[in-house]
Amino acid sequence: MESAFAIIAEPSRRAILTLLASSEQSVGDLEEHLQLPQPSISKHLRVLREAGFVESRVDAQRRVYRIRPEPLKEVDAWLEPFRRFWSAHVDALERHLDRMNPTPPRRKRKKR
Amino acid sequence: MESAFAIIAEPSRRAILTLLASSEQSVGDLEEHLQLPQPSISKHLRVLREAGFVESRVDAQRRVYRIRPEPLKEVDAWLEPFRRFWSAHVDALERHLDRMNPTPPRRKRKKR
DNA sequence: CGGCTATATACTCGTCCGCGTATATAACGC
DNA sequence: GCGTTATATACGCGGACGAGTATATAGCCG
Repeated sequence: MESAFAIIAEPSRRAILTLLASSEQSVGDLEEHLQLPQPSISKHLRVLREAGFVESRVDAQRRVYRIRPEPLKEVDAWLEPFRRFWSAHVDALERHLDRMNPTPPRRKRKKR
Repeated sequence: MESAFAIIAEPSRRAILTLLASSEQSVGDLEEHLQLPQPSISKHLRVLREAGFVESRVDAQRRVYRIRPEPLKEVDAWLEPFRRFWSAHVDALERHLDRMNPTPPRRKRKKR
C-alpha cells in the first residue's frame, strides 16, 4: 500500500476523512457515524495513519484522530494538468471538443 | 469497479491519463511511452473508457484516445472540504494545528 | 486490585484485479 | 483476397486487501 490514490480508493476511508475534515473525532465517534464495526474503523485508521493522512492524540482511553493534509495535497497537485479541461475559460475545452467532432460547417449532414 | 477513485488508484492508468492530458494519443503511442505490453494498455483503456475518463476516435486501424474530464472533476470536488487545510489563508490551518498542540505559552517543558 | 470501556491486533476467508500469454477482430495496402 | 499492422478479448494465476470474528492491550474508576 503505497500511493495516496490507493488509500482513498476505499469508500470507508474516504468517509472517515470527510468526517475528520469537519472536526477531529475519536474512534467511537467515527464508529457511531459510519455504522461500521470497530475493528474495521481501527484498521482503516491504521492505514490512513501510516500513509500520513491522519494523526492521533491521546485523551484518556480515547484516541482522537485529525487530518494531516499532505497526502491529499499530493492528489490535488496531480489533478493540476487536468484542470484546464473544465476550469477557467471554457475556450480550451471547446477547442478540444471541436477537434474531435469537427462539426463540418455548412455541409449536408451525412450521418446523424 | 465503480468509483472514480478506484480507477485512478492504478499507477498505469494515472500514467495514461497524464499522457492524454497533454494531447490525444493512439494505443501504440501509449504503448511506446509507457513501456507496457499492449494488452495491458488496452485493458486499462477499457476500464477508463467504461468509467468515463476517456473516449476514443477511430482513425483507420488506429484508435485515438482523449480525456473526458467529468470523473476527474468529481475527484476534484471531493477534495474541496480539505482545501482549507492548506490553501488560501494559513490561519485556519494554524488554528487547527494549535488546537491539537496547545503550545503551552511560557511554561516549563515537560516532555520532549 | 478488579471490572469496565476504548481501541488495537491476529487470523481466516473470499474476492477482486493486474499480469502474462495466446488468440480474435478489423482495417489497411498490394 | 492476403499478409500485415493495430487493437481488443479470453483465460488462468497469484497476490493483495476488506470483512468478520476473536482476542489482546491499556487506561479509567471504585
